[in-house]
Amino acid sequence: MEDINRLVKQRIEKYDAMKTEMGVAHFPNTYRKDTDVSAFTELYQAHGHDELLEVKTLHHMTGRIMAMRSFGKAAFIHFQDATGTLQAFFEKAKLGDEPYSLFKKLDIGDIIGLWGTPIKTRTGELSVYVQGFELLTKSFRPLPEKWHGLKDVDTRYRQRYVDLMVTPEVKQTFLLRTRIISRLRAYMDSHGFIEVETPMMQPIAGGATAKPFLTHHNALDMDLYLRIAPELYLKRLLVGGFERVYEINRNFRNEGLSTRHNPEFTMMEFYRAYADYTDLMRFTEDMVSSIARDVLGTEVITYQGTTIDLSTPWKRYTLKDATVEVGGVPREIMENRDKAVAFCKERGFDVTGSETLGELQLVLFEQTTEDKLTGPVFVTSYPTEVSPLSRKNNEDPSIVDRFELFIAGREIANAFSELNDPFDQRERFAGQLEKKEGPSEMDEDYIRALEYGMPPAAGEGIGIDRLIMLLTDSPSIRDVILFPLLRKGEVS
RNA sequence: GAGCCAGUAGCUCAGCCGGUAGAGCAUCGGACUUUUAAUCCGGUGGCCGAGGGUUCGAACCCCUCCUGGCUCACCA
Repeated sequence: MEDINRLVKQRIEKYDAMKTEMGVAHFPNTYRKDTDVSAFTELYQAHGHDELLEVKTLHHMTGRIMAMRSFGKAAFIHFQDATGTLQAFFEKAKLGDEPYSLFKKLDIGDIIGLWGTPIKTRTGELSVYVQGFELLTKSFRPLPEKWHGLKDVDTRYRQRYVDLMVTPEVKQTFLLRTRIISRLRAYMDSHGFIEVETPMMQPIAGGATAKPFLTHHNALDMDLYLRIAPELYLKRLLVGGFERVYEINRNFRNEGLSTRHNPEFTMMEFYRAYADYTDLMRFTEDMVSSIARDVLGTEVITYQGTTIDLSTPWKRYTLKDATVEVGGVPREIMENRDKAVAFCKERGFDVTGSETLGELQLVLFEQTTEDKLTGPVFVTSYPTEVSPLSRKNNEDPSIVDRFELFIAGREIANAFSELNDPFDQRERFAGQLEKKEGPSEMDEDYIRALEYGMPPAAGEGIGIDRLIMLLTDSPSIRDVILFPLLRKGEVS
């Protein structure tokens, strides 16, 4: 506490005085509660004033003082535990002179243990009629104002603990996050998938095209990358004989930050043998809509003012059709390389002119169509050149058996029938190396694994943070990550 | 990485055309035994993000930097 201001100093002095003059214990850890706020509320909410007068059960509770309204010889406080907020009534006549004067010295933010019986106040608010209390943890820093709360975004992210204390919606969002992920796991488990963990530190950062973070292992004197995707390891597990695997964990990408990008983000990847990408479309729509139903109680959600209906089945478009019908790009431009180049340059899209038709189609789709896909919509038939790990389509080898899922104009999932031909895979890796896209080294071991034989399979990655943004109506990815990455900065 | 916007008391915010810093809440003291942003009376509290410049004089104008937000780029 270098920046001790007068409010902090005041509280330190007050605490010292309480310990020396009033016999208050120093950060005690012996108090035990027997009732949570939510349990207390459930137990007594429905009962009337007179009924509660008959209740003699003493409830031991804990919480942080969030508000105090004090009169001469009585006072009300609101205190908060993990399950909710409750009012408590302190009375000098009940507590005695000394305990009451100790109570008067408590501050907003202090954590106390208290015991008492239920009462309904004159205004009908369920409260604890306090018989006794104990200061458990002194709070030395003042909490933000009760009415406006904590608004400063910088402080909210840097001092999330304060944000969580005083902003109920934030707490709610993160509780929802936990519930969504827990439902997701339950869904996967009940469909025969096993959860696995694969390396976060990888000698070759494969499975996606993104800049990796570099780190170093001293004892082995070996450079390692933080993974950008678990994909190649999960598929090795299909080779090994697991037929349904998934992993929910962090990926790290050394790219820019935005409302949709945090350098470390959570992704679920799963792989299913003897299935193709069309199976995964059905699987995905059922999974997401059922999680929405379980967690939010509805399949119709509102994201930033837009209503989105998640009920199945979801619309499907080829990339070309979507770009023509939703993006308004003339079909002949999507089908002719030279026209596409001219069109892109005219619109100021970032192209060099040496791109293939497939690469241009992706540019056109991303520039004109993506953010218009309120969805949910599956976009299929991606060009082969932009999909190095996907299986080629049987009828048309220029496209792959792949889809991306768009909701609210954002990519939520990416899935494809897996490429399991080791010779084709080697060629695609070689092509990437030549263009200096993706890893700087061929993952020979992955190709060797394919040479042993990987069953036909489909795999998918779902951006968990983005899914949670959607289901919690959060505008920024930082609102669904407890401690988003920020520059080193002084905390006020 | 680029552009735009913001940073004033613990918190939320005012502060006009450059004239020496304000409110509410919190805090401290006093009154008050059923309040709900309790009320009433009185007080304390500021490196105006940091550094430089212009000026008789800067929270305000100019420059640099720091931090954050939004948009764009790379990416999911």
